[in-house]
Amino acid sequence: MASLGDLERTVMDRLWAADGPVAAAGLRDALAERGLALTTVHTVLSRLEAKGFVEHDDARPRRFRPTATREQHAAELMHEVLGRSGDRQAVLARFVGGVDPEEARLLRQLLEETAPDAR
Amino acid sequence: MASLGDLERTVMDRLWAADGPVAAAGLRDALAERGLALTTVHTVLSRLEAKGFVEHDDARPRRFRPTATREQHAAELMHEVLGRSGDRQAVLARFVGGVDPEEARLLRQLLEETAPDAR
DNA sequence: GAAGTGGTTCTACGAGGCGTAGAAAGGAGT
DNA sequence: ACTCCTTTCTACGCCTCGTAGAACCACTTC
Repeated sequence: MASLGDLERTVMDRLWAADGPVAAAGLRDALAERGLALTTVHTVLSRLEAKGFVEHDDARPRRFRPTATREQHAAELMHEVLGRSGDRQAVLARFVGGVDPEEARLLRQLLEETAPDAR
Repeated sequence: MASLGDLERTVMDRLWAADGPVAAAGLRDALAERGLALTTVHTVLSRLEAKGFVEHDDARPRRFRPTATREQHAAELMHEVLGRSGDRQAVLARFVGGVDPEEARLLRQLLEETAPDAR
């Protein structure tokens, strides 16, 4: 999966935080701290689109939305890292060794739900 | 964590694959397909060192080794992705939804060992 | 339908990362 | 001291990314 620059990631964060498609001007306003020109936002959006992270409708002020949820994206990234690294089992072992107890409990629960009989 | 370029990653792979410290010349030979100059290998190694991925001893042909195992590295990356993304629980849910049954079983087992009483 | 007002696309530039390696400097054996 | 390999310094070209002006396009209003 293509990687994201700082601004690109920030824009994705805003898009993920929004509860519907957002126009470029909306994003510029949501990022007012950075004082970006509208064209800058557009450039970033085109690049994100080229990378497959967003898509737009053809309404007149174009509205943009992510092609995947933030969770899908993160989970895919995690799978990518896992897949790229030789010994998957060893990596998983390290990984669960590092989750806090709360999340360990959650994981166990999720695994129950996903494949209750695999034991 | 800093990210790696193509060649940088390839070098790390060789270092991880080796069972001990390796000298620059050894790496150049291990990467003979690419026909790299020795100095190129050195440049890459310095950058990897600057990023904290490798370290060298002070033997006369310097020998380089990774500062973490491949598994540690991958697991850290996974935690990084997880930590960077809002709703950790939702991400974990997506993540376990995507592991194959074999690995789900393994995960369950690992969680047993790690915190057998947390239920 | 000509003009104005925004939205969209095109083009570009500067900084920084990375692959690449020559040139220069260092050390170890003869 | 000379030679040979290693290590460090410096550099260059390409690509990505933040940034935005300039040019082009569409809808509204007179």
